[in-house]
Amino acid sequence: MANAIYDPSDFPAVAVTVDLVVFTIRDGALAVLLVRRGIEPGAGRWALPGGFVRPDEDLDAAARRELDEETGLGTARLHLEQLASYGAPQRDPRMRVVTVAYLCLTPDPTTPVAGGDAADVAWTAVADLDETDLAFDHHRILVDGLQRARAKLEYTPVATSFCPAEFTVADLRRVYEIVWNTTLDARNFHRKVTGTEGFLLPTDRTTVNPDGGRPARLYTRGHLDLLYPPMLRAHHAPDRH
Amino acid sequence: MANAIYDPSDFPAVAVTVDLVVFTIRDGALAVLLVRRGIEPGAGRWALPGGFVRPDEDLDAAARRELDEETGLGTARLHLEQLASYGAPQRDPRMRVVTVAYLCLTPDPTTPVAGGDAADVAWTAVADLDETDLAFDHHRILVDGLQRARAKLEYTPVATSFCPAEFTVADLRRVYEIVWNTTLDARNFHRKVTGTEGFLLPTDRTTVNPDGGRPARLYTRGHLDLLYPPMLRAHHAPDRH
DNA sequence: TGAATAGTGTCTCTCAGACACTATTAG
DNA sequence: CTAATAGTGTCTGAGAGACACTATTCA
Repeated sequence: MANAIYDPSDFPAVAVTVDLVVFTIRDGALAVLLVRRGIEPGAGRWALPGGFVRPDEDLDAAARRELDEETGLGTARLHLEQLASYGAPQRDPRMRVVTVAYLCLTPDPTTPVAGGDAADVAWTAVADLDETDLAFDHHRILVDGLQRARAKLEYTPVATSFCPAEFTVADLRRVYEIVWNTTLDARNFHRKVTGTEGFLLPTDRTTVNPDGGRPARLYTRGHLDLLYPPMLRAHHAPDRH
Repeated sequence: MANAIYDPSDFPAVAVTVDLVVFTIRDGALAVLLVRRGIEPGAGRWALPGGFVRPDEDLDAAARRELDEETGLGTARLHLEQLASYGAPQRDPRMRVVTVAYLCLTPDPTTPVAGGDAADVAWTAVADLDETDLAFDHHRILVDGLQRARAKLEYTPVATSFCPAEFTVADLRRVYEIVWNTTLDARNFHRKVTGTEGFLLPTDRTTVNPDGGRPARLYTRGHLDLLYPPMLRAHHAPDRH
């Protein structure tokens, strides 16, 4: 932009929106928050929640406002970060729209999705979606968000963002297993996460298991924002035998 | 954006630009490509290269075009990826400008920077810049780009993007040392990078060292796009004694 | 020859993964 | 008691870091 002249006639009308990839874990599966479109194009189709950035609003603030409007979730416990921007000229057929996508991870909300001007809002299992189910390029954004979430579980403690304020090591392990779509050795996982200083803070409380089993200690998330050494998933091709 | 009405009067005039954080290694230091602004605000100050996204141009294409215009570098050998977007309401005093920042890594160009409409263009050592040297929020963008570049050296082979087509293991090690601002054990580094299948492809040629020393084998970059296991830098606080 | 740089061998320590084993609950 | 889940101990193999040593060049 260094030498540009700022005359509105120099550039076309561009709309800037934020779109949100909001993940949670419901019924043992990774789910994403979707809204049903009420207007053309793509009326009746599902899409990511989002909306215009307002004149005096920063991008992060717009994302947070849209999230509040569409979910009614308190902003406290959830993780929100910028994902990427998408601006292909024809991604919206009506006009040029550049969207800044955000990734949000939240615990399973006990209250069903509330408020907002979106008529129909639902959590949908990511595994049940295919490329043609979402409007615009939202499937691409979703896939990028999924990849980012999977990667961040490795080297940050964001997996705790899927858990309630107090949770067990098994709860956390199930988050990893669901998001990575894999199984982990419960014993090694326990040793690893409890051994990483600052990842989890033990409380003096425990859960009760309904049909037997030793009670599990409850933890809250610690202060770390980077896991070192990281949690590992297999990146190499699995061995054939 | 699901339920929004697309009437231009619904949103303010917004300009979308791309800005580029272009890094190279010059004279043993990490350097960034800067242009000197010719117009207000910030006339005479340095800024990141960039410009408007054109009406029928995707964001990536705009970044690549700006890069070509300002540097004249062939697009072949260089790494270009989206970094993040910045849209604070007052980041440009004249109007609302949302910019999509890109990160680019390139070998040291032997030809000085060419072309473009920027009058004054220069490679500047990153270490010589401080927070007040750049216009707008460009210092923040630069810092984000630096952090991204440092992180990507860990788990991808992008360090080779700083090297010419053929390079030695020592060349590659110097890239790591400069970008991470650290020193690495040359022998362990050699064992590590040559032992990672697909990172480097050996040629049958060698360099000649001007004042003695065994010739070094030349390599080209391999096909890998993810390093596993990653290159490690110390993330923990160094031990006191 | 010596200085300089490239590259290998080897030891130790940490840690991931496999998995036997102990601990604590409900019924 | 048994079933179930939580949590520990221990071995093995891979790999990072330290660093002695060999290899190959120029002056």
